[in-house]
Amino acid sequence: MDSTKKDEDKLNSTKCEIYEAKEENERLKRMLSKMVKDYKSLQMHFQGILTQKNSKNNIIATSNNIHEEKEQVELVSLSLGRSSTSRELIKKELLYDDQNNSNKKHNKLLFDGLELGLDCKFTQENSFEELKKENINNERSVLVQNYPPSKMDYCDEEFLQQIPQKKARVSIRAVCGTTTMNDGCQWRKYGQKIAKGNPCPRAYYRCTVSPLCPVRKQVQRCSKDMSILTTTYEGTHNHPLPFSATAMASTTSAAASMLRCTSTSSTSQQFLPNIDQNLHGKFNFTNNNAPTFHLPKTSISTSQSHPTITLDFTTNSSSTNSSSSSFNSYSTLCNNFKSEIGPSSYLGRPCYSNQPFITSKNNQNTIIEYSSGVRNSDDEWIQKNAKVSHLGFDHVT
DNA sequence: CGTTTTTGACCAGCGC
DNA sequence: GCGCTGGTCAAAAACG
Repeated sequence: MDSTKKDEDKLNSTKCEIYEAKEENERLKRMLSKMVKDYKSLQMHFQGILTQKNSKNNIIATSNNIHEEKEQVELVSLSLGRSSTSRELIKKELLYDDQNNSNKKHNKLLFDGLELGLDCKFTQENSFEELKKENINNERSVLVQNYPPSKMDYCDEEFLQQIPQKKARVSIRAVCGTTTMNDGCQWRKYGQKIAKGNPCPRAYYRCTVSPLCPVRKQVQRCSKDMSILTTTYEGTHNHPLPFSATAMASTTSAAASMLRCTSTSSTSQQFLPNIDQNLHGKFNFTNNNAPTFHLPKTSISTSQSHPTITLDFTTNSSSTNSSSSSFNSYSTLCNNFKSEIGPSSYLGRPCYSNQPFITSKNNQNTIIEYSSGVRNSDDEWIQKNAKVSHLGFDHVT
């Protein structure tokens, strides 16, 4: 008798579960159809804006291909390079710049900024070779932008042929007590080398979030100050990133944006407004937590071989300006570092900064320093980081 | 036992 | 062509 009742209960419970599953299924279907509808609506809206923009700017879109390519560029990705897929597109963009004044160029930068995070153009059909090829093209595009405009004949096929296909790099220098910085991504070590001029071994890692991800990073301690860890990122993630990895990715992406927005001869003042707008474009999402991203003055130079931008999060007592720029990626990074380093490491050293400034400039790299207060105790360290964390998501005035 | 790290070998690019 | 250097590969070892 009891067993029959139990069976009935079990049956009822199962029926309930099936019913709930069906309900859930229906709900998900409705959500999906709504999302598809919204997506189509957004797509149409986007097309409309594009058309409007093009007509306003008198840009002649000669074929649907141009639209398609442009759309690809304007899709968002966390990339160290551009999303352009062909040299032809580079030329079109350069022509676009040429035809438009600075205001319109600003618009372009906003679109460039939208490269961050939403590049969905990679499909499962992409072969590794295609991805590699695309990466090379991306990096080449970066290089095209790094060449001084004065020296560039934008339409010169020969010139474009001469541009070396070297990858752009973003280097992060930070005080770190562990072997590698916690940037939120998954990495696998594939090599280690003693590089010339530094007795500390250089470790080579590749991203393992996706088996086809071409992103590499190098980690090496500074020979002069063993507490400083230099992490150099190269390549473009071809997969969605974990939330915890977006800070570093957006930082490197922003740095790469700076890299490509500058030439060896330009000064910070000339291009920073554009970069600032660019970064706003990246971070002004509708999310309540949307951070405001200010990038202070700086200037960039790149080497001819591997264009490298170095973000130096190590300490510097000669802090200039304690003004109120907020640098979300920086602050999030600080929190990441903090979790790795621990508050008691390197007491007495100044903390990470919120205000970058140039400390050195040569043909190879530009060092951008961020500095703020001095860490006097564990408590103060914690307070500062808590503050930084807050600053990361609020506009600071 | 599967995954990650280590480490020597190998390769490509570059300067001489 | 040769040597140096940076970067990658892959087999073996270590690890969980």
